[in-house]
Amino acid sequence: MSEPPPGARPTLEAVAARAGVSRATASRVVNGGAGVRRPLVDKVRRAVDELGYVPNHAARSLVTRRTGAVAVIIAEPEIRIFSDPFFSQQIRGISKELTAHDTQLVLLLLEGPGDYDRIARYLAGGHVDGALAFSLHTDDPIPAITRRAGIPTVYGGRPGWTSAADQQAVPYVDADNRGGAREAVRYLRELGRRRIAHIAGPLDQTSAMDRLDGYRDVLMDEDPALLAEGAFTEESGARAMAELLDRRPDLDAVFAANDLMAAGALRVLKERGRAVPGEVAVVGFDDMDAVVGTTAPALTTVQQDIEGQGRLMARLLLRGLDRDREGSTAPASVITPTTLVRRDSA
Amino acid sequence: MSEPPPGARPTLEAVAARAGVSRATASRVVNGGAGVRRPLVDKVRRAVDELGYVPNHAARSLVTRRTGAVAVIIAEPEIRIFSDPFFSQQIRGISKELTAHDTQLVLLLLEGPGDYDRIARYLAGGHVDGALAFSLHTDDPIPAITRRAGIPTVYGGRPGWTSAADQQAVPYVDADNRGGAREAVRYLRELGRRRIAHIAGPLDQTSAMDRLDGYRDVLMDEDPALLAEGAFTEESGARAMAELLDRRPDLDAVFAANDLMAAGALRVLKERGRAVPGEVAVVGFDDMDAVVGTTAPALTTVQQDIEGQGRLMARLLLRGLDRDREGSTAPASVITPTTLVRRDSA
DNA sequence: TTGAAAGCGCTAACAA
DNA sequence: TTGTTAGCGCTTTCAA
Repeated sequence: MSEPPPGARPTLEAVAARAGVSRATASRVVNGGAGVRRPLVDKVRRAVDELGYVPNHAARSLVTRRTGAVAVIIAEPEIRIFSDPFFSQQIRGISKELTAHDTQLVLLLLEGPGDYDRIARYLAGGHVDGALAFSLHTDDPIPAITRRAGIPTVYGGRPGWTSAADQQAVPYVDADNRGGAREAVRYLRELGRRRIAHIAGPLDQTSAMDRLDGYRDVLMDEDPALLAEGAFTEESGARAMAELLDRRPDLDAVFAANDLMAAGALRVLKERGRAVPGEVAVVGFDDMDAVVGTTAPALTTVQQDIEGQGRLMARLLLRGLDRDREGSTAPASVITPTTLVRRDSA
Repeated sequence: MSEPPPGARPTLEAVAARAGVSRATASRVVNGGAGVRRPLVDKVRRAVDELGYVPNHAARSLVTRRTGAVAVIIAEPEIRIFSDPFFSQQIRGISKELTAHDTQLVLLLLEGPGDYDRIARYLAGGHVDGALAFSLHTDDPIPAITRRAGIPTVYGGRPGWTSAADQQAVPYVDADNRGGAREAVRYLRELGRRRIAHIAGPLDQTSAMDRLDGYRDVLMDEDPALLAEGAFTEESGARAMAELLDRRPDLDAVFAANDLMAAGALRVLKERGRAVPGEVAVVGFDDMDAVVGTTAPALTTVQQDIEGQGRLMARLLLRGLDRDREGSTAPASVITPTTLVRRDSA
């Protein structure tokens, strides 16, 4: 029984030989050992250790028809989400969940429009078992592509499609943006505030739309002058706050659609000498450490579990894949809860 | 000749049958078509199109012993690099290059110390042909792991190992930090500045060390009071600037180790009423759009091509993989050039 | 230039 | 409970 040449990885055959069992039994042990008698399990395990055996992924994949990999699709315009802590947290959640299930994360960056072909080919090539995609654009081609390739896909953030063709129910994970916004505004009202302004996010994103809807749920008779649109940046929040103050100097509260814009609002409020929360109460959304930790006064905000959302996306997908084998139905969407975190700004 | 059941991907066998050739010939065509007569090539190509054939990756990988995937390893403490535009640009460069070579990017996030085992197992499992790793810590276990697994690896940023064991030459890509810093400081001196301060980055990172070295190359007799250490953040740059001003109110120039810190310095300078560049000239490093676009005055800085570095890392690795098959030597490291970009701050 | 045939390393019926 | 056997879909000698 000659040793294999160094550098060559040992095969299951080698393990079986060393343990004195058949390749099938060795395979069973490597895959959990169910239905194999104890002493044999131990023998095989020992052989695996001694040989440093690691299963050949390609061979396994060839027969199981499972790759053990999941694609994360990010559109180029979204490349900036890399610089958004929001995204990094989501990715981390995804990574954790996938890792826990021995599944790999294949990153697919769309550099330009022509890349959709590439992605389509890749997905059709059976390199991955499923896909995770983020904040799609209106009429994004991704859903059609994954559908055609037969790749189960879970979306991050409620898709905001307009075309009927893509309106089909797709599973997604999103925070309860509307409910969270409602809670924030209700809280401000309970505080006795009467002229509550809203700094909305870019209204072509569903998260911004949903938060605005939540605001309107509570303030049915909302005055248009109390509404300003920002771009989810500190700068745009400041600008929106200035506008609002000019239009309605008597406002006594602001609900910003995210923390960054709330921080911008806080800055302007301070510059204009308005006491927070004395004269104007401020509530944000997200509860991002990087922001709430630095504002003065500390920001009251609506918390959402971003990493948890990522984990959930992965879990939903993985569960769907398992069910797939059993020919069951697609997973439904999940809306994660939000919590109002009271600090000093309201 | 019955159609395959819908949903089942066509195999090479099916293509061959449809084209009326052997599987071997079909394979040749799919892989470039070298050594196959024209009419047959066309026939096979047509069959591929009609059937929508896409090669099965696992089967191919099993025989070629190539996975067509490369791992990008990121240590958890570095997870924040997601929020660093530096990283996102590098990743983009990597992604572009890999994509151009039909190679996939598998993202490996190290969540904790225990994960090194997982990574080791993964790399040893032959899931990827090579790896790309970023800014290693002192005595990082990654090099040993990749070496043991026999996975060719290229590093981003000059590794700063202290232990002799890891001192072996490993290929890396880095900007000419030292040279760039030298150029910046020389430029300030040519401007007639005599008391040139330096705001260094965290000195446990080689990029910060190298830039400091470049500064010292020019200012051999540097006064310790003119040196302050920051953390590559705007905030830390501001703090360092304040310190420096307190210690040496007469300084007339500052070279900051990155743009973010330069922005912080600019802010403090303005707060203290120092004219820039009149009284104090300021130079940064990186030339990050997000920063240089927003400072007033516009920031003079040392430009480096970050995306290009990423592309280079990937190219180096890919080239190394090809050479591997020919049993050639490992690729050498590459230092990318820097350029001083003159704007208004100096 | 083409085809026949032998595997790559593994899992999963099926038998024993 | 274990082993035997037949492929998974592809590339690659080797002959023709």
